[in-house]
Amino acid sequence: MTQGDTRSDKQPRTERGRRTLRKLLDAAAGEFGDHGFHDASISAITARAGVALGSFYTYFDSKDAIFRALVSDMSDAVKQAARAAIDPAASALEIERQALLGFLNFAAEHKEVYRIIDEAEFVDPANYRAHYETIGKRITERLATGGDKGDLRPDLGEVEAWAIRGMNVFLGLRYAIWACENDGAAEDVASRANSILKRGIGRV
Amino acid sequence: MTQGDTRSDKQPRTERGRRTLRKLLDAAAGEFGDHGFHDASISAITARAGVALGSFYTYFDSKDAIFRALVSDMSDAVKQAARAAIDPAASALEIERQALLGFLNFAAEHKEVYRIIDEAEFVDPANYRAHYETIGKRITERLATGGDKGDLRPDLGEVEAWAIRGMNVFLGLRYAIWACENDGAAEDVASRANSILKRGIGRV
DNA sequence: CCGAAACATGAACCACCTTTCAAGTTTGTT
DNA sequence: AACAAACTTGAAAGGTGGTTCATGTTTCGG
Repeated sequence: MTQGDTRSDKQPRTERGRRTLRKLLDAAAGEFGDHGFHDASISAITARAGVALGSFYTYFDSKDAIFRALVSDMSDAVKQAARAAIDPAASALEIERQALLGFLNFAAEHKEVYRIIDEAEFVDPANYRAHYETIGKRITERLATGGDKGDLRPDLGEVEAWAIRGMNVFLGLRYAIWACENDGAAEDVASRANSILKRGIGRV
Repeated sequence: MTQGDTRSDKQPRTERGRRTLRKLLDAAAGEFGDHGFHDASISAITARAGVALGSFYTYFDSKDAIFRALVSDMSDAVKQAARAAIDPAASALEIERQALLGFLNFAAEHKEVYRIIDEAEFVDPANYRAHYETIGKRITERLATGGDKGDLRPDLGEVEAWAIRGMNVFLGLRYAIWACENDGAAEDVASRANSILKRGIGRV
């Protein structure tokens, strides 16, 4: 919860308030996911939430503010899902495979999350960067750990971490968001990507 | 020029008209690049172009229309730059290195192009998809050719092509667009990425 | 040089959507 | 029960900025 500490005066103080806040957040996720930031309207959000237009401003200062709150929430959700998909005892390469597979499944289940975080590049660049830098850092750590364990090359760094992140995000876009019938299953995609990491694409 | 055939009635018929159209396109690239689609205004575009507000509608039907025209133009420019950076006689792996290096350099020189194409995911999804599907297809072809030549594994397909594209795009974002001083040079980034393709990240 | 088509102009229009506000209702505490 | 604070409401204010249009100017073929 990135905004956690500098809480505005908009924090609900009542059970009812917390319920309304949640309804607004959920409705906003739907609207932003369906229409994008620009074409989503606050009145559509409140309508979907079953709340009066004016109530929106009891909880958020602006349209930007609720978008930012959503990005923070979802960024956390993505990280948590990734963590949950990983078995820390596995080999470094296997961990990367699990991370990608977890991401593909999460993206397929929550397409709106993917879209909102992606659009944050334009609506809320600071949060977007923060999100990907956190994730980049985590992958960098995994690579270093793998190097120490002897699973991976010892010379891996930030560039390799970003390359892996890019692979994962684009595979997510193509095979989870744009998915079509004759695409392979997520397992297949994850294995193929993993085999690039394992042995490259050079002739065997 | 994707819109080439179904030309609207907005095509300039005069030298003066072609000049104005170009001024608008260039100004729009700057404004959309600086402020993003939503915060760029048509009046800012015409001001930057040194043209009256009303003239805009002599050449474009709407704000969306000029954005779409830009995406088409830039998509072509990216592909052309990629082609120019490649030596077709080189080995398959070397071709991939050159493609990435060319892309990194192009992105650094034309940050606005990167941003506009990225934002097309939300403003003009069809064109965005078309852009990446074309590029994905081209990489898939290169991989197949490399397989035939014996440079690459014979079992490479669309998944691997997308993974490579994702690597390249994210490395472009991080090291060309967000670049900071203590980042390695583009050559270094391209070589490190290429070594993932060459031998994976597994222990040597 | 003439006339028609192309092009330029910018004030005004207008639709939309964010944000405010004054008034009413619910909640929770003493 | 009573009171204050929290919350709700929806109409209307207020801006913004995309789009139109009537008028004036330039271009270019004949």
